[in-house]
Amino acid sequence: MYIVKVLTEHPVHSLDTTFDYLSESCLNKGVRVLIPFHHRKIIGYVENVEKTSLTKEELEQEAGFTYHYILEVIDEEPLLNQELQDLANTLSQMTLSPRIACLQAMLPTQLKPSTTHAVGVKLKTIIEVLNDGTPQTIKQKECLEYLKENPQSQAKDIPYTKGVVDRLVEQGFVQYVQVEDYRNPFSKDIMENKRVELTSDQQAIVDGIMQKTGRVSLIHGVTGSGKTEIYLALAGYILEQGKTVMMLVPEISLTPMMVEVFKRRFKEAVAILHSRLSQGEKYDEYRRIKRQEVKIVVGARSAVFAPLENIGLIILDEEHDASYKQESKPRYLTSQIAKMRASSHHASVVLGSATPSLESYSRAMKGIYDLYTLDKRINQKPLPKVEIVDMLEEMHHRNYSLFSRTMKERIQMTLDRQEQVILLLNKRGYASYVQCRDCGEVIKCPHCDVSLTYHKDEHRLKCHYCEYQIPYPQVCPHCGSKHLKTVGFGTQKIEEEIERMFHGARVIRYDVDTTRQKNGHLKLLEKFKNKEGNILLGTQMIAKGLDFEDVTFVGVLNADLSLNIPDFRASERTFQLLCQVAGRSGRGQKQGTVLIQTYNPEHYAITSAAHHDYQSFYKQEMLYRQKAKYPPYCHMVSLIIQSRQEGLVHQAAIEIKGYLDKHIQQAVLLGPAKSGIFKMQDIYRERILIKFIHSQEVYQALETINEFYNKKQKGKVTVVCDFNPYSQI
DNA sequence: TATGGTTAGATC
DNA sequence: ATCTAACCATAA
Repeated sequence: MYIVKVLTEHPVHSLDTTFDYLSESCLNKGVRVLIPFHHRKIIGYVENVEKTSLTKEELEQEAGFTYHYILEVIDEEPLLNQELQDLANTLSQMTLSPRIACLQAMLPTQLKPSTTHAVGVKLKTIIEVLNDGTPQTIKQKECLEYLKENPQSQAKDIPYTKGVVDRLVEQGFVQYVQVEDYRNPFSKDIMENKRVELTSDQQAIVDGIMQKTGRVSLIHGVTGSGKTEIYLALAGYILEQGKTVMMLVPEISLTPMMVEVFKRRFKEAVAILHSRLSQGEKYDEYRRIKRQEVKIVVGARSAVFAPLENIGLIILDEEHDASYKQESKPRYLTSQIAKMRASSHHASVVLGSATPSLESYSRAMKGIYDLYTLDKRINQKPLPKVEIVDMLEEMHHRNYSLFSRTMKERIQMTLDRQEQVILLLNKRGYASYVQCRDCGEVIKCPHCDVSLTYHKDEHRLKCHYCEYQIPYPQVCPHCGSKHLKTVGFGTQKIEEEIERMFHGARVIRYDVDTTRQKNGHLKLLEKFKNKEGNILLGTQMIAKGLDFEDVTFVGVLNADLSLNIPDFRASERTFQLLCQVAGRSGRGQKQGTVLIQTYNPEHYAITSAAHHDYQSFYKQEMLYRQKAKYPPYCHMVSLIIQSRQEGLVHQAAIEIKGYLDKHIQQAVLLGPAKSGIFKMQDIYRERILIKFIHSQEVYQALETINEFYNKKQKGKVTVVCDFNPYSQI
């Protein structure tokens, strides 16, 4: 008899404990099981198995409760190896998240310990040769010879008709067999990559990194300086050593180039993992990794948990990108996990960025990371010239439009030269909403503290924070008036305005709405590449990794929007965004230019970006971080106190603040304050920020708070701890 | 007394 | 997370 210790599928703190079940036969720890749990059948995860000589009755006598038997064992092999099982536990402790939540975050949907799974192995029918011999006809003889030389062939792939094969089956020479197949997420034909010689600068970096294993290296290379070639070369060397490589990218759908480049160079040795794959594709790619059939994994955030063995190198491209932070439980930072995995594998880590995060760059300055710099574009192409337009000045000239006079001029000139334009528009503040002309009421989401956004193509109002949406209302829900108006510039409105304003403008709008369907983004980019449009209008999404050689002008319509967000990283984000988008201009033979419209033409985030001067930005931003006590001068954790009952939130927040004040000596406490959006999905939230240097007393206090609010006194108020917070919403 | 809605308590 | 029993209020 075996006692099986099982975590249930429910990712809540109050159930973050194992329950004991019985099994006659031994099973592996780390497998999923079906268990009876409180009048239901649910999925569980086996955390441990203990042998016992006692009977069920004796065990029950001792324990004082009734044991149940495991109903079904779902997996034969453990879902995760020892390294990843240990990592799940560490992650749970680090982030104060339930263990099962960590396991679920680490596994693809099909393998998650949860009832929503639907395991689907794709099958294919192949022809297997049974006996050799002489079939009746010549055609059949040839076919049998072919099948012997090409085992595992599918009927559809061979140069013989089904009739011929069927005759062979009848005579017992061959048979059809069903075997597992993999779905292939890479639909395009894989072309051979033209190998590019590394420049001496690139080669020096590759050599430097290869010489020292187990280090973290930061490559600071301006846009277009050839970081990708360095990654490819490094990966090649690591593979030669018989080790594997993990290549992480921010949001893979936004950086299709990186996937393509790796797939081309390393072919079937590459697996891809990202959110836009279908469940089946993800499952198959995951199994290819687990079965050690691939040597390289290219993927987004969660790919850092890929079950690669023998890792030699983990690369994080666009290291500064906020999408490396997971914003739901477990709230982890990918770079931190990458470093942990690297240390268990004695592997190296490479962080790459044109605009490194202040945290990483300051670590490089301190010598914790090795720093490598590439300050020239490849082939000595000059960086684009960047100009700034003061929009206040424009207003003094009575130009209240979204486009300054210079902007209009530059766009038209570029179009006239038959070249292409990218226009960046910060979505925030550009959403259009509906307001009543009579009572002034703005139509808001009943579940969140935000106005509903008007979507013209569907003629509906949608909430951007929950699923709520309604058809465009006939009357004001507040006063019943029929006089409703839409306010604000939506990207759609701007699109129309541009087409009216410029001769020969054909706009491709690239935003969340137009890129929603599968591969929608790729289709739009393909269209732009084929010159079906000459202006690409989009939000931050267009700033990343796009490479169009005929784009010679990039316009930033309002650089300030990201500057004015109440977030200590606002300047950093603005600087990064501007540098990135500027890097899209002049990537081909022709010189590129950039124009930034702003109300803060003197702000260092904007001027430094205009001069492509990271150092200057870094110095000034570090002064601010030091003065205001923000990372990298301290660590931060944000406590989110939340409840469905509005009245309870503040009371609990005050209580928690009191506890923290008493138990934490060496930290700065801010708040509690209402979250940027107080109500979201019917949940009211307040925040307390803790800035600290030494984590121990802070962690202990948070552990206690977690224990009390999330485990014991359950339901009413819960507290989420967000270490290294990236979002203030 | 029956019925409906909310909540505390347990889950092996 | 979700089931059940227990509780309270309301209707018949």
